[in-house]
Amino acid sequence: MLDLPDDAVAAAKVILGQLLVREINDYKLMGKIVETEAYDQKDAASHSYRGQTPRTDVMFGPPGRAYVYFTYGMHYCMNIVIGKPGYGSAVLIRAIEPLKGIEQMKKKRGTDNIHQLTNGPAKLCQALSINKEFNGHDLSKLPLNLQLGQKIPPSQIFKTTRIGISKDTHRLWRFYIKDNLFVSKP
DNA sequence: GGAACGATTGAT
DNA sequence: TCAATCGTTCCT
Repeated sequence: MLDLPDDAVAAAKVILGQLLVREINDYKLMGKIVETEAYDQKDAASHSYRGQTPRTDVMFGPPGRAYVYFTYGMHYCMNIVIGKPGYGSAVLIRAIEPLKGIEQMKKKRGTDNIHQLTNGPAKLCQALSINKEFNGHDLSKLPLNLQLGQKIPPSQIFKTTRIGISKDTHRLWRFYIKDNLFVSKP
């Protein structure tokens, strides 16, 4: 497992460039994380803002687990839990660059356009078959594993406001790799 | 028990 | 620009 900072904003930058590996039966899918967002319990846009609830339980647990939630009645999104137990913060994975298992991802997504496979938080969950079963899963192990990739130099990291939120919209807590073609909204 | 809303996506 | 679609949370 990677050594991640306790602070979600710092972690969101470190997580860029790392690898997400999904093993399904006899094959593996892999992608490089190219876009993240930070969420913290002091931040009104975060699910953890209103305290620990059945849904957000995992966010307040040990770091390095997956926090997977269901939204809009049809989509899953995946986070990496950050910080010490008892503190509710996480990093949302918004986009990955497909590296292995691209044909299987195309099948799962129902498109042949490689740029449409994983350029959004719910899209990448569909491409990697990540669902509620992975909520609380320890990401140091397969079948869903966060592995060491490359460190992205600060000069290559862009930051903007987060996407799709209605509160605390001013925070520049969205990060992505400059010029990467698999980011959701460059 | 009821209602509003959502860390999205894809079609129009 | 807008509908799809349902679990979570909060209110009565």
